[in-house]
Amino acid sequence: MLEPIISTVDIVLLIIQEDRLCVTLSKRDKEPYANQEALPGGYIHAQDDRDCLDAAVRILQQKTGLLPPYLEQLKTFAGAARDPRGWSISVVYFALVDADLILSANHPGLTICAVDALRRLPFDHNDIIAAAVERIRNKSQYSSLPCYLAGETFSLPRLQKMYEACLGETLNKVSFRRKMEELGVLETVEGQTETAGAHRPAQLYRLKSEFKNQLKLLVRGL
Amino acid sequence: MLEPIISTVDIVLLIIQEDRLCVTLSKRDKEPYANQEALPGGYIHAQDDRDCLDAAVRILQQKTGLLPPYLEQLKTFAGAARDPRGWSISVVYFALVDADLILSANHPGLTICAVDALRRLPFDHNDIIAAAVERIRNKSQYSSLPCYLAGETFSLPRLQKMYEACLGETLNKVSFRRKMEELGVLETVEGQTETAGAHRPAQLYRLKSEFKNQLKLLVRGL
DNA sequence: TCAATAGTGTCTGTCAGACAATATCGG
DNA sequence: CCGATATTGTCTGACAGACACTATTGA
Repeated sequence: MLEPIISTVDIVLLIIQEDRLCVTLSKRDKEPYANQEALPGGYIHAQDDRDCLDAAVRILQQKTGLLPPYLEQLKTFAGAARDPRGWSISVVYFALVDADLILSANHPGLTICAVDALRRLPFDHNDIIAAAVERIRNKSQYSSLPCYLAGETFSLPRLQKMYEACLGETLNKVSFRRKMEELGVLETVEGQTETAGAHRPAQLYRLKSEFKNQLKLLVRGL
Repeated sequence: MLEPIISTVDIVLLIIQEDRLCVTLSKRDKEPYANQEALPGGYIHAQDDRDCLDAAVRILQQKTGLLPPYLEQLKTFAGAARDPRGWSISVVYFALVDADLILSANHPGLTICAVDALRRLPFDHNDIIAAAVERIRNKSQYSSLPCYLAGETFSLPRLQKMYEACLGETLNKVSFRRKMEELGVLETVEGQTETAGAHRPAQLYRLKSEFKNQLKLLVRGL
């Protein structure tokens, strides 16, 4: 007969804080690795969850109290060595959200850590986060993905900072604006500007409603 | 307690035949859907397989008799509705291989079908194949992926046909050659040419050994 | 010599990035 | 008015695609 296999969902919830890409960690309440910080995750409940995305949404709600505007399956990590309890499968999702939403929700047990300053985490969670960072880096080059990190409304300079934090490099301002225009996922919030000091205020934008849950791709990257 | 979850690996083995993207199907030897054609797949053996990739290689060997030069995790399909036996997880890999290798191996129970002419398949295998096709289309735009469909040595015109079949569109010959040069994954097989009729023979190329198992990406796509 | 495909050289419109000018705020 | 950042206009080098020319084979 087949051995039972532990089936879980883990989530890499990414945000931008102080222009750096950060991951949200949750204090584990059970063994193994109780009280240590790790990716939010949990068992798949075959009775309750219709599919993996269902499970991801449920777990995200339980562990962070919010439902991010972007959620996508990343990759599945499985094997005999990654969990001390034995052979396990973890279907990993990655989620993006505006950092302010996490801070204002103030859910207990959460910590935020820059992805390039992580300590050693339980299981293979360092590998998982590395895979998520690679994915977001890739997709940020040719899609509207980082828009989900910027909140409901945002200025183009702020959005450019999101892209730059994802990509880990500065971008040409003129090209960036041209590309955002080309993407066509943004609309201006008429009459709304962002004042941030002794200088000209920036026009605010938001995602067009038809792109609220749909990535748009560029023919040629940024 | 947690319900047991069926854990399997399925494989989308893609080839190019007559300039069309095709998938390799295997006749199922067990219920459910016994004797029907479906994606080659099987249970994860927690005792034998160290991880999912291990399981994929084993299953591919059992069902097709070969080890393709390219194998990558595609996505995980899971849920209550996809398998009549109940909640199941299928970690899906996609593989690429030269069509001639499949034909010469002549493994029993295999059939080849163009991806745009598939009948209704068991489980959610139509969805899975659609996801694989989308992935290969995407990656073919900016990587050396289709090289794995062309065999050990091949001419540039033949490789261009591989790219065109993957992308579903014809490409500019001059640009294609420039891009292959830019990719830098190919080397000429000195003195070897491909004669294919009453015209100038084509120079043969092969993947440089350092790229035998590693994709190379273009800064800007084709 | 012809038909057919391989392979190469050149031109041109398009586009990314550089540069710079203008706009609008607080002080 | 000044410093600072937003926003827009223009120029230029690089490159993708179009076109056309040369190369090499079988018949």
